[in-house]
Amino acid sequence: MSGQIIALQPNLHALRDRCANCSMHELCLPMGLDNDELQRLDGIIKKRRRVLKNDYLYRMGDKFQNLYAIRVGHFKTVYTDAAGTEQVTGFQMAGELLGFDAISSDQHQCNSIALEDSEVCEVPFDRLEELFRDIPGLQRHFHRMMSQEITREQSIMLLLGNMRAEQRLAAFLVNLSTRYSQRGYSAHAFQLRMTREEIGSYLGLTIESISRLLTRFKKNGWLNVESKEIQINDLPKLKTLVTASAAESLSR
Amino acid sequence: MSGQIIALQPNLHALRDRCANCSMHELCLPMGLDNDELQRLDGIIKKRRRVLKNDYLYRMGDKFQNLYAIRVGHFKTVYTDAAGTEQVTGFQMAGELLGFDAISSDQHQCNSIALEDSEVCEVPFDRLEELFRDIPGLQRHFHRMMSQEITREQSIMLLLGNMRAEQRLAAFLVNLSTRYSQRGYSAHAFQLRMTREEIGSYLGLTIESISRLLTRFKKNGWLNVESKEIQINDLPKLKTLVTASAAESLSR
DNA sequence: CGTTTAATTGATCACTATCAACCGTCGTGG
DNA sequence: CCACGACGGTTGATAGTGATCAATTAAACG
Repeated sequence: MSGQIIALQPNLHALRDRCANCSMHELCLPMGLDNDELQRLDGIIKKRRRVLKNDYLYRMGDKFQNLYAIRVGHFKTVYTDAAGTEQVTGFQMAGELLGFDAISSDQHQCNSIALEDSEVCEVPFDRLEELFRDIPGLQRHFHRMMSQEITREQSIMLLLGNMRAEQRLAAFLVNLSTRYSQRGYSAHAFQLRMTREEIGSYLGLTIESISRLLTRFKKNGWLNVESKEIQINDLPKLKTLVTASAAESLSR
Repeated sequence: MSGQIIALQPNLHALRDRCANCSMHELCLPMGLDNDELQRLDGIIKKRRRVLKNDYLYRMGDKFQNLYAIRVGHFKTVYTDAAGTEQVTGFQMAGELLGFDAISSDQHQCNSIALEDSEVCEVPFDRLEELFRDIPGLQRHFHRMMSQEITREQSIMLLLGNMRAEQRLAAFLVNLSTRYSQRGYSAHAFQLRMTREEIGSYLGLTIESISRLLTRFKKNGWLNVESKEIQINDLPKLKTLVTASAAESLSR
């Protein structure tokens, strides 16, 4: 009997691997699609890929073929310029889409590395663009996701260009808290998946500064931190910090 | 006779205003389209809009309806966060597309302001998305442009996160030089359309720093600057500067 | 366990912000 | 026509933030 069922789905991945059953589908690419559309999207996502901690999802220069939707786990993207300067440009978690930067040149422009054992869905971009013709809602949602990536980066530009170290770290923690909360996890207690060094690179600060700031935040009672475990005690205070610099510069 | 020709194009703007005759069309949205496709794109671009110096092309919070392709002139985008911190997030010139940030939320996320008397083509986004179904090449090129905006911002993140003041300004000037050169203008002599303050805001530096750096560059013989007129004497030197920081951090 | 990698803490230094004074240009109105 | 103010830009003196250098501790891993 189970043999029959398998015969009816010759090419498909197991049921549990389908978008409709994925706990992330309300945040991810298939958001808002109806059942029929969901199946068509599922039809082009042939492969689920496991990526072990510290392994590359893709490397700079790799030919661009797929976007990747994170099912489980965390990634960082590391951008390297012509001369070798490295910077972490983002941390991604389940439900987020990776690889937008590669579309323009048909080559990946950065490295994507798993921060823990993870799993992604490979979305062939050519086939996705074809699907857009038949599913306008999918096209629109894709454009929204790409646009969101642009505004995300703009707010990091603001952070890097205008904020002091303390505000940058506060903004970073508030951002993590928000994203975990959107995923149904606690906004107040979570685990950092990245090292202090990676946080520093992302925020344009040194590892020493990150370390000092965390201990200062702890002394102030705003949070508890024990190696990678974070417990935020005063989220409103952190949020205030982020907007404080602006208030100052306005009052002058 | 000319009357007949006009009668055959009831709804259309003057011939000189069409994509096919626009000197920017090899950089802009219509890149790579054939004649028929070009006309269809033209068909949805109903309006050319003049924007005078210091006027807003759009404001934060404005409802999103159009993307804007710059025909003539220069713009800046200014991003303001919840608390009022302002930062210039980009300078745009002829042939470039504006408004990507608004797609995700149906509202513009930043202000776009003309740096001089300018002219743009209004591209209704709904109609553009419809066109994508019939013109895959247009869809692909649009995705490339959006992706390019993402990588552009990533390189600014690198600049703001990793580079010293001197390198930031050098990178900025080299970037302008490249873009003017792509548009058929001199790579060595051009006019700054923005103030020192706007440059500073963009690069995460103060106006005083920009001023000091420009005089230092001048003293070193790398360039001449007379108010807004820039003449670059040693472009290779400026390019070297940009990559210098990387070399240092690698050699340690 | 021994070795490597990550994180903490302290002392010092340098870059760039900040504060302040001044100059030049432009536009406006007395 | 000149006076005035507004604005953009330059230059100098000083100070503060966060980088750098260095030493030590803690955690991770084979």
